[in-house]
Amino acid sequence: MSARATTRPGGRSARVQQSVHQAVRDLEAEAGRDALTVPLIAARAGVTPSTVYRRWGDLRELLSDVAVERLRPDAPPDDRGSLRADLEAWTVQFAEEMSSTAGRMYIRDALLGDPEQGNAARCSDYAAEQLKAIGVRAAGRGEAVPDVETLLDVVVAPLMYRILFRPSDLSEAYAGRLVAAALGRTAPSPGM
Amino acid sequence: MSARATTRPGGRSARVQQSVHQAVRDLEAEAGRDALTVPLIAARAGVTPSTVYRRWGDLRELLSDVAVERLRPDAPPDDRGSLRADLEAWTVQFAEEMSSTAGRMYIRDALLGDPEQGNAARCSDYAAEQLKAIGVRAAGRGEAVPDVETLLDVVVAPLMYRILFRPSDLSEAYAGRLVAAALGRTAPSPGM
DNA sequence: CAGCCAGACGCTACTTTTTCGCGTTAGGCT
DNA sequence: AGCCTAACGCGAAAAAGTAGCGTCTGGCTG
Repeated sequence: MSARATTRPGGRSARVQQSVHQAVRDLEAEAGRDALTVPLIAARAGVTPSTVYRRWGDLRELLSDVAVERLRPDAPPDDRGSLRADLEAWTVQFAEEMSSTAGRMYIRDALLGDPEQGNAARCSDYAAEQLKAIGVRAAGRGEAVPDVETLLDVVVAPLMYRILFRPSDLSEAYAGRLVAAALGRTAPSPGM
Repeated sequence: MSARATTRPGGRSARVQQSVHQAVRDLEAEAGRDALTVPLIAARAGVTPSTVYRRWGDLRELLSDVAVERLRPDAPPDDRGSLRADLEAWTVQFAEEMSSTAGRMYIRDALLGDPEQGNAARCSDYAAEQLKAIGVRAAGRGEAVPDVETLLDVVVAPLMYRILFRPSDLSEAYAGRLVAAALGRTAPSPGM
């Protein structure tokens, strides 16, 4: 039941949501993730704690909402001229972002405070959208395009699994191997 | 820094840990996961809340420890006579257990309350051990054995990814497809 | 355009949880 | 057997979270 843009931008609800989200980001940067509490955030946002509790239920759900926003890709994937190059670039970047300390925190927060798993699903949708965009572009070039579901299984899932369950096991080479496995071993991309 | 068997069995610490863990399991069964609080658990376990806070830090870490225990496999994987059959049986069972409501809760708890990710790594180790056992058995039969790391990537990771990020997307057929992909498309197991 | 109405917020009092300091006890070790 | 450290119990204080009630915003109807 995480709260989201339920009213028009400009309304009071929207203002409250925005200032609370901003307060979370500010305090996280200033005091660190572990120092966050609902009363602290509420004070910074200029609202009363009860408002936060009513809207988000608890700190975890609020952090989950904020984390999902931060995980949203801000641009379509780079165009490197070929499916393989696009996929390799995207995968390496994705792996780097997600396996960073901050990235791992966001993923955990997003998964964590989210009984209905709506936020988790959104994270997956973000990745799927990016992969889809890469696929559409490749199809425009006349390339054979792997299924998005397959890419999620073969590229995204192993990365996430290692990030979540085996924090030490990650490297750029590994990301490259996943892409190679997804596309078949035929000729590794030039430039890599 | 999750607390674990730091002292010998029989010592006071061990008794406290055991009674607290048992209290968690009991209360979870009686009152449900959401009703759990530290004071409640402490009372049930016959210790003071401060003991729990000192030892586990907070409720999430305690639940994480308990969850990992429950995720530990209690028996080696079934022997069905061939690598493919063993792998299929194990995968289907694993998927069922992990995607159940209870299983998902345990996974989330285990991942969640664990800053250093030690418990998460242990979950992965459990799966790796089971796969390893299947592999050793297959090698004894003279079969070619896929790498455990590969199996984690191709079978376990996609299952976990879907369980965590896409709660609706799971079926037994999907589990079977993952195994087929891991072993190559050569002849699906009879009996399936 | 005025006025109504539902939803959201602020405030306050109250309950529960969490922290902290200090004295005590268990159990490992020489 | 006796010491020494780590862990526990207890109680007070601080912090977080809950609940009720009045107020206000802003969308909607007439």
